[in-house]
Amino acid sequence: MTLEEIARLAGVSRSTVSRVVNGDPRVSPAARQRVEEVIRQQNFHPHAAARSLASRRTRIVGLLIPYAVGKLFRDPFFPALIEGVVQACNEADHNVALMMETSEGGATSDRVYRRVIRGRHVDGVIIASSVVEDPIVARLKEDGFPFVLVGRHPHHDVSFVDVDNRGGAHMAVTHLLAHGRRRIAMITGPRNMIASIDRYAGYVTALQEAGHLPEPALTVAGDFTRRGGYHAMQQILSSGVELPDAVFVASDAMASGALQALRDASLRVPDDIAVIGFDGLEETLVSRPVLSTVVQPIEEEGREAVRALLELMEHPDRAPLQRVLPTHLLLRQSCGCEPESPVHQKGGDSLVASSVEVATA
Amino acid sequence: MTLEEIARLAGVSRSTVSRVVNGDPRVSPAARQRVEEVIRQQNFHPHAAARSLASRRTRIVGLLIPYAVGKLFRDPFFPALIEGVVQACNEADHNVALMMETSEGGATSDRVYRRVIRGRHVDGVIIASSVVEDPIVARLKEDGFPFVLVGRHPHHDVSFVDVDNRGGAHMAVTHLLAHGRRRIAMITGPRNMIASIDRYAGYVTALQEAGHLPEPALTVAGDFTRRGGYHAMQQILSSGVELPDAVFVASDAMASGALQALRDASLRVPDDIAVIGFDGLEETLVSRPVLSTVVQPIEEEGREAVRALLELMEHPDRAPLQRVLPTHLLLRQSCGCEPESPVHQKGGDSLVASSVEVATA
DNA sequence: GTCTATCGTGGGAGCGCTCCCAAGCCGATG
DNA sequence: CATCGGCTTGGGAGCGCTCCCACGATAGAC
Repeated sequence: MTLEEIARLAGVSRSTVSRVVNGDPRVSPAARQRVEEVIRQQNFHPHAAARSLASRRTRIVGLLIPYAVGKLFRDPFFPALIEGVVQACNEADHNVALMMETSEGGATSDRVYRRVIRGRHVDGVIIASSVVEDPIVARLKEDGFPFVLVGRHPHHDVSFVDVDNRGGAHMAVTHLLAHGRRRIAMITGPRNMIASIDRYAGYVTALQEAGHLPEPALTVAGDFTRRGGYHAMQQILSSGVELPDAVFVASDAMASGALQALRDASLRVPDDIAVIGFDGLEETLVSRPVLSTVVQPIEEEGREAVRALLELMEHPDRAPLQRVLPTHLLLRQSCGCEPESPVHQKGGDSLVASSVEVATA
Repeated sequence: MTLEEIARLAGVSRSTVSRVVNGDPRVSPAARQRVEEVIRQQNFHPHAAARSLASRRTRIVGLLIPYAVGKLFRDPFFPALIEGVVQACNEADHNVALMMETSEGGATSDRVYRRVIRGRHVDGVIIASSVVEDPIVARLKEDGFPFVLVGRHPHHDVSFVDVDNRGGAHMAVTHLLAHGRRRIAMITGPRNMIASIDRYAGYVTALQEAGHLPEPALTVAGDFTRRGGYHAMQQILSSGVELPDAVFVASDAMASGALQALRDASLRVPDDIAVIGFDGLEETLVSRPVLSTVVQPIEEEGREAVRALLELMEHPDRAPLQRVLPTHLLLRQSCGCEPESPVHQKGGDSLVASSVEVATA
């Protein structure tokens, strides 16, 4: 079943059918109706490859998970991002191609790059949180290929969508300070990811504004996993210096591990140590005590990345689009802003307690 | 840069270049070398759409997340499955298109179906855990479109890859019985998912083989989320009947919620109640006590699904391929088979304790 | 030395669309 | 009544490949 076939059945030309299919207004109502009728009854849909070949656009958006990031792929961050991306693509009648570098080094990466980018398989690419030194950014820029980063890039002037990591971290630490916490530790993410760097910067700034200096022994890098958070917390506890009375953790998964480490060390949260995480993913918020956290709009980030990319694909020469989404503070038990949830509350939901939200810029 | 261009530069015909690109042996070594050289220095890659149009194959595999399943998409199950699928596709030089029905009802679903399947956008589809009554299965079968289910289907004779849900559940419950547990509860998944049904069947069979009858008040359906597991456990505890001394939970996420509910109810695990989960995902295994669980090879399931699909795409008329992968029991603290992990163990990793594995058929 | 198989190669046809240009038709205009 | 512009329509050309067939060269068989 082809365009030509439909045209024959509707008694019009191939061109007219093409116009109907593509929503071209230059078709008489009568012809349009006839064609639409035939299309419906034949259950016709134009052939994607033929369309792509002739129009030089595939209507496919690539979603690239760099190898360095793939190790974190089990984190619920990615499903959330994917949902946002797919949703926006569906709305725009585009498809999503998932590109993952499944092995270390240039081999797979190069193969995927050639097949997908150079083979014009996709019209544009969204890169899920690249690491700072990832060569793909420079390569895409050089090739003049439309792309959008999820997470800003420090060295290149490129399009990106990011959340206000620095502001969110600043907010969290300022909140802890305002509640009388004085020795605030931080568990950061991997040092080569810009989100880690920005969250750390927010932490440092907040401390400095309050006249404190960050203490080296109180800052430990994790790897964004729960296990990493556990070990980082252990490291802080066993560092020999005076124990902190609060810890800001760069991801909820790590915060969850940190809570575990504190429990294992018989420290009470929030009484002995207050904890604030980062992410706001519902999955990782079910803890005892319920985690206070900086919420970032991940799905919205995915949607926004698609919007930016579509815009970029439409106007390849336009200046880079850069969008930073706000974060907000969700204050619950682990920072002491909300009472412990009652146990066996009749009809209530004590797994995720209601929460005090603090909206921000 | 086209085939023709490369041909001109290499002093051969378009056909010869095509043969080289596609690994056709009917090319002289001299010509092949010359062409490969030109391709390399021009960084050429054939145009995907042109290729697809002429060859009538896209080399794209669709990965469909049905709407009913999408609500569970945040579960680490899906990243694991995706990783397996993408890995196998990369190896076979295929691409992955992610299809999600992002809204309820036929609208999006139909739109995606038409665009992707009827538009011949993909050569075949992998369906991630459909629900029993999903009409997509019958539709694909009717259209004669190659597809593989992740999770078997009870009504249709179709290709699928599944894990031995029933056997795994049977193993877990038999283990609990062997350790003297007598009142064994079960938290199942949604009743319209075949994995739930099979795991429940294994539970019932194991009980019956030991001369027990499943007690209705001790079986509660969850929704595969942590919160669902929490509520299900609460429901069992407050049902008024004699408390169980063990509970088999159909997913690790739910088991994690169940542990929380038990803790809130001041019940000790495993002393008062033993718990065994299902999944074996590392992320959800970090709990106190560390969860015993039935491990299913999710990534392998994804890889296997791709292999089956490629086979099916190669031979469209062949009989359905059905493959069931084995599960195994991972015995740790929550069923009492492993001591509580020591706290602040020097150099050790007490977040995920070492474990006793029981390999099975 | 002729006949036939084998191998490497080239080029035509065509995949199913989109894009562009030209042609036909209409009512409005001077 | 001839002219003009807007609207609708049709068809040619071509997107960059693959597939098939045919051609010439080489080599082996008789």
